Amino acid sequence: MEKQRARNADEKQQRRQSLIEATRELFEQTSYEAVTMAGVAEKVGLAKGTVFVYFKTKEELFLALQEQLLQEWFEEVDRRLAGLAENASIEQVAEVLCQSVQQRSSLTRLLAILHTTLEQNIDFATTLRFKQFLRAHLLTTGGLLEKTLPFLTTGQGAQVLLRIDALIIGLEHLAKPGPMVQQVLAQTPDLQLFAINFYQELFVTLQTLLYGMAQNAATSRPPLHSQ
Amino acid sequence: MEKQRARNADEKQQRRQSLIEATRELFEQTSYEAVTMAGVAEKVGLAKGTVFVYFKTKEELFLALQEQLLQEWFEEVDRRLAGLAENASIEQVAEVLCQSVQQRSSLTRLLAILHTTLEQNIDFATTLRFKQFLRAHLLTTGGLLEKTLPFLTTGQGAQVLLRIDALIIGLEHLAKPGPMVQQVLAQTPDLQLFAINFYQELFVTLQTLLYGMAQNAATSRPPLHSQ
Amino acid sequence: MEKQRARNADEKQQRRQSLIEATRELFEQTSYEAVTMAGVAEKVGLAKGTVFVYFKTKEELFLALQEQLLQEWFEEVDRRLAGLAENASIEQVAEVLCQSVQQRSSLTRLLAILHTTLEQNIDFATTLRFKQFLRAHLLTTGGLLEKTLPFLTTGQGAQVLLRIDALIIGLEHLAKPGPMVQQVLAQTPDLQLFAINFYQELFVTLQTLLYGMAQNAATSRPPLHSQ
Amino acid sequence: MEKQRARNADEKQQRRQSLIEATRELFEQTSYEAVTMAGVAEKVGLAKGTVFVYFKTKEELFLALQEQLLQEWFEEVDRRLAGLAENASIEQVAEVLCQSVQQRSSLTRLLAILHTTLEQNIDFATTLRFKQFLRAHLLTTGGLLEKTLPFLTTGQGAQVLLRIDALIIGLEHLAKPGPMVQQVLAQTPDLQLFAINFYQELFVTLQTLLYGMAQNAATSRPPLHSQ
DNA sequence: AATGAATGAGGATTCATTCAT
DNA sequence: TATGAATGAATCCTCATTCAT
Repeated sequence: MEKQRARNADEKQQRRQSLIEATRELFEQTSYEAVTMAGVAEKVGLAKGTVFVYFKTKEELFLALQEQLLQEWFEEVDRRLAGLAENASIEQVAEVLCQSVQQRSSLTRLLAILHTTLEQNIDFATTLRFKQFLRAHLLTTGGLLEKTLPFLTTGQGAQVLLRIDALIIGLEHLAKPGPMVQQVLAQTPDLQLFAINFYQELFVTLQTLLYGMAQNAATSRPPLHSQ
Repeated sequence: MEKQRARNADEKQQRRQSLIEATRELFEQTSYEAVTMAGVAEKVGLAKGTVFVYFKTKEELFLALQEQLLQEWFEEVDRRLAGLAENASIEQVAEVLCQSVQQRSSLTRLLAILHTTLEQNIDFATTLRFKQFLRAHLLTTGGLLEKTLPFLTTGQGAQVLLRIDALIIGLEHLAKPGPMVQQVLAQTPDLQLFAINFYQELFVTLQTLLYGMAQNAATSRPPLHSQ
Repeated sequence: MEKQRARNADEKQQRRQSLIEATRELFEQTSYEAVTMAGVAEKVGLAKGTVFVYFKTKEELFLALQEQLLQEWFEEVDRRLAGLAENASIEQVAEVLCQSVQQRSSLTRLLAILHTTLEQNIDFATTLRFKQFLRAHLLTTGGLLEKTLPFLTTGQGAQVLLRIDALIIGLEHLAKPGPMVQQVLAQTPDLQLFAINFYQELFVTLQTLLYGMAQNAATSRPPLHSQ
Repeated sequence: MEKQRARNADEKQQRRQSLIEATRELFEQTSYEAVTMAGVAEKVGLAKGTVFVYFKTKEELFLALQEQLLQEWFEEVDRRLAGLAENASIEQVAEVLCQSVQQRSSLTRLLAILHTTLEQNIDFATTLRFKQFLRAHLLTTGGLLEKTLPFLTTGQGAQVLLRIDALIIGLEHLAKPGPMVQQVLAQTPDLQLFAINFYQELFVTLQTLLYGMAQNAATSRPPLHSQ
């Protein structure tokens, strides 16, 4: 593919990008485990070792992919939230959030292993950078949410996003079972209970959650807390 | 330890149980990956191969442990729900559900990998049995929930439990980061946002979710659905 | 080669032995680095993993080989020392020690890397066993030396053997240079100084050392010590 | 640090020197394996590739360090030998030789791997130069030895030095075992036999060796030889 | 039922070295 | 002379699982 040297920073960035791209494609077709560093290298037409020049570990490579997918997602959400009226309905907001997630199966699949796997073999600096990237977007997009849904107080926007994250992770696990479970469910009408539609369940749960938050705010009850 | 042959069904069951027990203890101290079949065998005083007489795969062994942990959890929840007044508050119910989960770190840790890992290398029959076990409890305990929280319609009890499952999985991931992330969070006040208290967040989110469901019911709006 | 299972302890021992044997042959033809676990497995006709059933690490395998070579050497030395008159000459003893070493190039090559490499990736128990094996022979053979050379006091026999060990290691390094050094020496008469004959130098140095010890004893000077 | 180009021979020499210096410091704190070319480059403030402008291989770099350490050692020995009376005692000479070695742990550690490792990946010219450097010093310092210890015949001075080299290598291996062996020795009184004091053993052995040579000379026996 | 020897797949990673600029 | 991107070789070891006895 591209054999020449990446001389300047731009070209280096480009090569980084092509590695992430290759990883994305490989991951889309298979799974985290099935993607090997050698495979990525081959796909880009570089030597195995070269991948490690750009990403110190496999986890770091995937974290970069994750960051990119998140970036794209945040951008879409931001754009669409900005497009909503100042006083949009909960339903509209939930729809924006869920629809934007729906087509990003790579994103949700990675989110589901982010904390278990990706954040494992990574150095301090990279971890820090990633978390700050996340924080920035959480605050920005959270701010937009707070503007769109006035019942949200400052800080609750980010909180909602974190809860969505948790929901995505949980539902990803529940709604996308392995082949054997799928087979069992397909053959056992009794178990339809477990045939969960990821998107729909996310949408309903999120909506309900927001209703709950709205009500809490309306009844001017002090914010809920445990114990 | 126990070297003799397990002749009758009883003794076999007993041996199965001691294997699960050993697995539980090992898992409590370490992690899924760190628990090896050889380790379990040694702890029970059996030969490596013998473990496979009782559990065809490592996943099957852990699924059995999972089932047991769930059984215990359902029992506690059932007992405590039954102890609540007919018209208990959302807060009380949320407290029952969360408190019962709080001390069962093995349970939540396993739930977090159940769908990714445990349900992977398992045959049809075992999967079926497990899912039906789950379904039975979901219906039973879900029924109790519906009785306790009258605004829940038939079937919503089980639905709530599934959502709790999703929340547990998601929060388990978010709230229990690996060592490097912990270190980063500890040293970066900016990132306190990510220092999530598993129990508290579960409690608040669940409570809010139930409020939302209660409100939906109250406004007699037809059940929410997407699109 | 041998495919059947090693059932009893005897057969296991035999298999261990055949692995050591294969290692020895491979090592004789090449070098420590060039011998791979996979190569050993293949030579014996076993699967790669099987080697690790018998030896936890590559180092442990080579240590076992080392032990065997030492055992053979000690046996020869013991036999030959026992064959000498009670009052053998220093020259005779030195000859026994050197000649027995001369044809054992695998032994000396391994000795030269024993402490650097072999004793590196090995557990406590194995290390302990090896050192005690060594100690036992050092005392036995050292005792024979003391009997043969009456000027040696108790304990000096083992000491002499340790010094021989040091000499072997040092001379192995000096006398068997790599190919480039060999080439340089071959083409540069000036440097004949460095063309050391391992055996001869060992013999002379050992002999001189023993003379020195004999003299020390004769002049009834108290044993030498530093500072 | 030093970024500018080294134009003239002087500056080149200076840069070479700073690379050797950096290597020395790194090696003192760690080990040969742990010292990486990249690390050396970084320490000096140059790019990785630049190191290879000055030293074609890692071995060449360490050989240069070795040469320097030897140079310093020879200088000290020469100075101190020159300071001894014409008819110094064996003990005095042995003390000079051993004391001068004692504080040069980098030197002895490198000597112990010189022939195994350093002389491996080096071209003809460099090897030749190094060997001739060595020869010159061997003859010079050897000559001083012969003057100081009159029983040494011409050529025996250098021979003694080579034997010291062998002893250093051998004792370095014996006296400085890896961590596991250290642990085993620490916990097993039986094995004190193996707890060798490098300096003391070197001193005693060398002294004994010299006594032996003196005796040989005194009895006017023709020089020892094998067969 | 119990044993435990045998299997074998599977992949990240390091670093000295090269070479185009 | 300096750079630093690119290279690629090279291998140990774990552990779930099988199967002959």
